[in-house]
Formats: sequence, C-alpha cells, structure tokens
Amino acid sequence: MGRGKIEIKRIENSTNRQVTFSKRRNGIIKKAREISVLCDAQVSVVIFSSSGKMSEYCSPSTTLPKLLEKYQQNSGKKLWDAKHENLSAEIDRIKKENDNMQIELRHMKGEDLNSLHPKELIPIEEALQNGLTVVRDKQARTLHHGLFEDDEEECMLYSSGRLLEEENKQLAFMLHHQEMAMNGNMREPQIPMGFRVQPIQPNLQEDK
Amino acid sequence: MGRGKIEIKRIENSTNRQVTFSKRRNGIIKKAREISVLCDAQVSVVIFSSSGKMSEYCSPSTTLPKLLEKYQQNSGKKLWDAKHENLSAEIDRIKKENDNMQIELRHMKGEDLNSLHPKELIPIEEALQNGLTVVRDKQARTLHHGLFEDDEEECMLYSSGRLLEEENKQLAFMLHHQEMAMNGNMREPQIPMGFRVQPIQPNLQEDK
DNA sequence: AACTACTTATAAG
DNA sequence: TCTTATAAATAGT
Repeated sequence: MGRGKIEIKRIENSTNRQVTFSKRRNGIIKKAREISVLCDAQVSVVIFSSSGKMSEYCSPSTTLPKLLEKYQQNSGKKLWDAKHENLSAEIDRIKKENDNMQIELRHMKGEDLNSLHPKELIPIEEALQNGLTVVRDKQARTLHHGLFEDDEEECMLYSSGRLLEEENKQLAFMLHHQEMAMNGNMREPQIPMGFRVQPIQPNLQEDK
Repeated sequence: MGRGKIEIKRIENSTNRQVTFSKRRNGIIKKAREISVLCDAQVSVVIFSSSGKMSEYCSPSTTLPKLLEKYQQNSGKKLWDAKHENLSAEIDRIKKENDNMQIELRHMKGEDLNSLHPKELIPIEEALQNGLTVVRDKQARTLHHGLFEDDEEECMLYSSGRLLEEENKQLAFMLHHQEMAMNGNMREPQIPMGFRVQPIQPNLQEDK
C-alpha cells in the first residue's frame, strides 16, 4: 500500500528503513489498540527498532506482567523461570556455605560438640589455642605500644593493667607450651611435669 | 477499510466480534512479521481473544524471554518483580549473614584483628577461652569414659593421656580464672597474684 | 470460507 | 514532516 508495491525484505537504505519503521510501528500499535477495543482482546506489543529504540503497547484492561503470566499458563513455556532457578540455586549454595560456617562457629564456641568424633576435636582445639595465642599477643602489643584511642577508660585500663600485663605474658607463655604439650602431642609432653608458674617474676621473655 | 466505515468501539454481536478478531489478529501478526523483516526490528506480539484463545508472534532473531529481558532493561519496569525481588532480597540477606559469620570466624582464628579496637578483642578472647575449656572438658570426659572408637591410635592416646588429663584439667581451671582476671576485669583481679600452679596434685576440682 | 467494495495504511516524493 | 497515489486490509455479504 503505497505508491509502489514493495518486496518484504530488509530495506537497505537506512533512512528509508527508519522512516518505514516509524510508519509501520505506528500502524501496528494503532491496530493493536483497535483490536483490543473492537474485540475485547488483551494485546501486548513490544517492538525494538534496529537502533534499539523501544516501543510498546499493552491493552488497558491488563498489564504486561499479568499478560505474560497468562502466556506462561497458556503456552506452558517458561519465560523467566530459568532466572528464578538460577537465583534459587544461588540461594541454596549460599545457604549451604552458611550452614557450614555456622557449624564451625558453633564448634569454636564449644557448642554441638557431641556429634563429633573425638578425633575431630583436635583441630578445633588447635584452632582455638592458636586464636587465643594470637589475640593475646595482639592485646599485649597494644598495651606495650600505647595504641589505645584517647578515652579515659582505656587510660585506666592501661595504668592498672601494667602489672597484670607482665604477669599475663608469663602465663600466656607457660600456657602456650603446656597446651601444646597437651594437644596434638599427648604422647610426648615437651616440658617437664613439675614446672611451676611464678607469676610475679618478670624475667621470662617472649621469643622476639 | 471495508464496505463501510466502523466506529472503534466494542463489537456487540458476538459472531461479528469473533470474525473481526480473527481477521485483524492475522493482520497484526502479518504486519509484525513484515516490520521485523523490512526494518530489522525485534517484535513480540501476544494476543488473547475475549474467549481466552492465545496467539503470539515473536521475530525470529530473538526469543520472548530475551526480548522481555531487554524490555526490562530499557523501561526499568519489573516484569517478574515479586518473585524475582524476593529472591534477590533473600540472597542479599543471606550474603550479609554470611559475611558477618565469616568475619567472626576469622576473628576467632586470629585473623584480621588489626581492624579491631582493642576493647573488641575482649569478648573474642572470652569466647575462645570458653570454647577451649568446653572442648578440653569434652576431651577429658571422652578419655574417662572410654568412648573412643576402636583404633590403636586412640588406645595409645588413652593410656598415655591419663596423667596429662588430670594435669590439664587443673591447668584449664587455673587458666580460666587467670584469664577472667586479665580480661574484662583488669582493674580488679579476682585471684591472688602469688597463686601458683602445681600441676601434679590432683585435688583441685572443677565447680561441677 | 470467499468475495469485493470500500477504508485505511503507507511508499515515494 | 506532509502529501498523495496506490497497495493492502477488512466489513459486510
């Protein structure tokens, strides 16, 4: 319909193509509107031009999501379930990760240990011992270097902690060795049994 | 376009309406096909008749899901909002939970402690100490009640662990108190300073 | 479902 | 974008 008949094949001239697109797009959307009114139909039209510009029509009696829901029911085709399944799978994956961490954390806190084989306690104990050593070392350093922020509480902590600090370091040192002897190495303790802790005697040194 | 001009309003005669629907639906789908070929466009048409019969067209260069994905990006409208959003929100929630646990776990293992305020080390140390106490208590009980599975290693562990066990319990006890004194309570230690650990002297009891 | 007179859409200018 | 000759769609039969 026009001054000449045209073949239905890609219009090579870009300008012509664009003009024709515009006219025909309007035509289709007009027709969509008409059929929806005349025939009480639900219609959705989505058009992307070759340059990516989008146009749409959806009959006023519905919405695109509703219409697409109906489409799925009617056709049995899945429009977005693939996405949903991906998301669901992702959720499962993360939840599993979560559970594992939760269990590990519980174990570290001494909870739910009954379900464990005695052997499995050993790495947990080691991890705890190691964590404790690191944390205490960190605390000791903080005390040493006065790295506290400037609030009174910490000043008090600092001054009153002075003595305890030295003592604690000794204890930590002793303990560390005692624990190491106790743990993985139950068969051959590495320090003499009669060893005594003598807290107020500040000459024991950390390795350093 | 027909023998007479018609007004664009619902066709009341049901038969006429159905016939017109059929003709116009074909017309729209034909036009959709034409524009997609002529203008290199991506087109989707979904039509439901008033009686619920569905017809569709989708240009061959794409699929409905792809096209709808593009639609969402382009329009910003959510087509499968509810489910999708819920799932995404769920993922975010779990990921956050995950991150928090990960951080806690790292801290328990003595990692990433530098980012913490010295005060924050205290509860961690307490948790570690508590975990250690529980784990060791559990190990001791296991030893006591001979709950080991039947492999040689554990028999050795059992026999050689007997003495160490008692000793360890004492130490754990001492330590626990010492730590408690050191930690949250730096200002008022709860056990005398001169306290001495005397490992081989099995009369100290846990509270029980 | 086919016909066809008429309206409508649109290709080319 | 607007015009218009012509092709195409379609209302009524």
